[in-house]
Amino acid sequence: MGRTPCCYADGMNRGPWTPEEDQKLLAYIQQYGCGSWRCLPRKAGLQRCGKSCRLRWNNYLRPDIKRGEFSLLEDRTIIQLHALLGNRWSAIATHLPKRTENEIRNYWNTHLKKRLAMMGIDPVTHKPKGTVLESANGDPKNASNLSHMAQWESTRLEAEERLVRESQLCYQLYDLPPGFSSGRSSAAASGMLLNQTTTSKLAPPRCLDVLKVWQSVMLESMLAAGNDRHGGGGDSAGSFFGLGMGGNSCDIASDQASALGFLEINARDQKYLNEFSEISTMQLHKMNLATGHNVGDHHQHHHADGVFNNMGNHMLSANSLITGSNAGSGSSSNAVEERARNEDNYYWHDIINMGDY
DNA sequence: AAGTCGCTCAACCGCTCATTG
DNA sequence: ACAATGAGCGGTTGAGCGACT
Repeated sequence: MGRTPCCYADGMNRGPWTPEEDQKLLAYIQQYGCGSWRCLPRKAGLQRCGKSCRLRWNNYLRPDIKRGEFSLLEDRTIIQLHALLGNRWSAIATHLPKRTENEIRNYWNTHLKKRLAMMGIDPVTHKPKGTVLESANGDPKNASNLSHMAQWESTRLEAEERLVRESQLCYQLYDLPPGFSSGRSSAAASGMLLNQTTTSKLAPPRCLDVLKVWQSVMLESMLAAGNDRHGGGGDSAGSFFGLGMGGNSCDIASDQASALGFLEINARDQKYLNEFSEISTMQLHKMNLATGHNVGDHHQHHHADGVFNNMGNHMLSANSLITGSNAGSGSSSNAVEERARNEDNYYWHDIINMGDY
């Protein structure tokens, strides 16, 4: 009846791990893998429960963990995925393979959530607090399309998540020791049997198609807006983590963001801006090579003053569409909101017209 | 210098779901 | 089919640390 119990409850160490314990766990996993977490501590000579060992390995000792500051793109990915998936950290972590769920969750709770809140965005719903935006073009059909798209994407994401895990597991099977047994789902995610060699074999994570679309459209619109800006365009409507910069000048973005009081531009933000600027330049170059013309021209006609109108607004609209909620108040309290709505309309119009959904 | 406060993040807890016999 | 167990997930806690008073 059931599995053979292999637990031993008493005499367990708790609290922070000592370097000696880490060393024991590392040495054991490197040599034998981690087959059964339940039995591992005893075999490794650790006075810890299996759960504690798994957590320590997954969140700290795994060789493929990337530590340190989150990059601009990681920030964006987390926010976008959170808008789509909510608090499904494991799913989100699948797309940031070098980050742990714990790390992502902590980062969200301590940084991103606060920044969103500071900007007046509800970090749970990704909607602006006290304000509501219209859906794409105010067209129920578009809203329906996007709602369907979101549902589809959510389902697809789960399947994708499984595939990523399975593919990782395949790689790991090269080093699979005897007695291996998989857990509920994520043997790979747990870093089971990973060593430096196998880690290096892992395929890069696949990105969400929706995110790709989103990012490319955002980039395009921002670049276009940036051209406008340099041509003496209008003012900004807000900055999203300093990402909403459209021009080639990071200084402009910093100034605008600071002036708006949405965030403090510190060294880290500045680094983000620089990083994003480089990425934008590279992608613009790629687009120009592919299309044979300046992609920045595409949006000129309707992005006259959209320099700093932000990803956040797009995300908010996305969410309202995804949830099927159509704010539709129609009466904006100020010009900023009005402009945000207009840009959202163009943005979602672009996405809808990309087809394939 | 001592106390307080706020922040970060490693670790734990409780629940759910998958697996096993 | 069922119960027992393993493992993963997400929420929460609290130790450690720096900034501030």
